[in-house]
Amino acid sequence: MPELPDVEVYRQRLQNAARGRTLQGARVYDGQVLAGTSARALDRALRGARVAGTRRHGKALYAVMHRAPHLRLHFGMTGDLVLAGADDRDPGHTRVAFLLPAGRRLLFVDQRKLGEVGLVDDVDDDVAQHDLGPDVLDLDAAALAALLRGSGAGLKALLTDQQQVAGLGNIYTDEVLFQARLDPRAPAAALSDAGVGRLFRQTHRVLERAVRADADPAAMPRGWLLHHREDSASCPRGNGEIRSFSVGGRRGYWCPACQEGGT
DNA sequence: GGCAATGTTAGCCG
DNA sequence: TCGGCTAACATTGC
Repeated sequence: MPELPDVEVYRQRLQNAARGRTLQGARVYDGQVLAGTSARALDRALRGARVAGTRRHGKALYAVMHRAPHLRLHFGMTGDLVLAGADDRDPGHTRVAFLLPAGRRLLFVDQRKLGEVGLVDDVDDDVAQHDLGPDVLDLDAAALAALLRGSGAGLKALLTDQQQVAGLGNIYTDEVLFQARLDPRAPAAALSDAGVGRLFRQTHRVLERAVRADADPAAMPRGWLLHHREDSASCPRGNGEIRSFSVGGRRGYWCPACQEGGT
């Protein structure tokens, strides 16, 4: 699940559960998700550290502690962050537990173990080190236009490149381009002013609506493409058939009738 | 058994 | 250097 809306929901969960609280430590059940740290070092760094706040940049989530190091979470393809009470049993695939006061725990759950848990000295430095572009919701319309016009890549390839803009993944990029009636394969630089305007508005509309839906697709509007990600499914607008294509090894879905040639 | 799955990244090619 | 593609990572489910 973890694209921007999912990670934003995890951030809110982290914020509500942990902000202002002092962690009691961390239990690591599967060290494979640790990045650049050890179970021992993680536990030692977090025990007695107070959570001052939270930050999200693209798909990366940070717990900002009252002093360095801070906690960095990345959720890969299947990561989740779950709040558990003292008596709750761990869900399957729980890899790390962050211990809160009163026996509560925040659980880093990750079936496929492509996620990462690590420590960073400085959040901005970490964002820079991963070469992340600006968070997609922090871009204003002019900056988005400049990014598009300066790129030689296709629209979808550009929007999913975290080094260009951070936060959009496979599913929501397809959704935004469908809502904005833009061809995923069109060169980004070819977008008209009107196309840039639609892309900007739909990016915000889709992502903000998805966050309000708690990143739960079942709670998102019927008219959204994400309910129709299947070859020859019917277009939610009734315009024709959904078709799939491949970009950078990922499967994308679009409605040629709505999006073809739309720039 | 085969194939694809919300992400990232290294390596190859033109 | 850039953009595109593939494979690999690890695991599950259709």
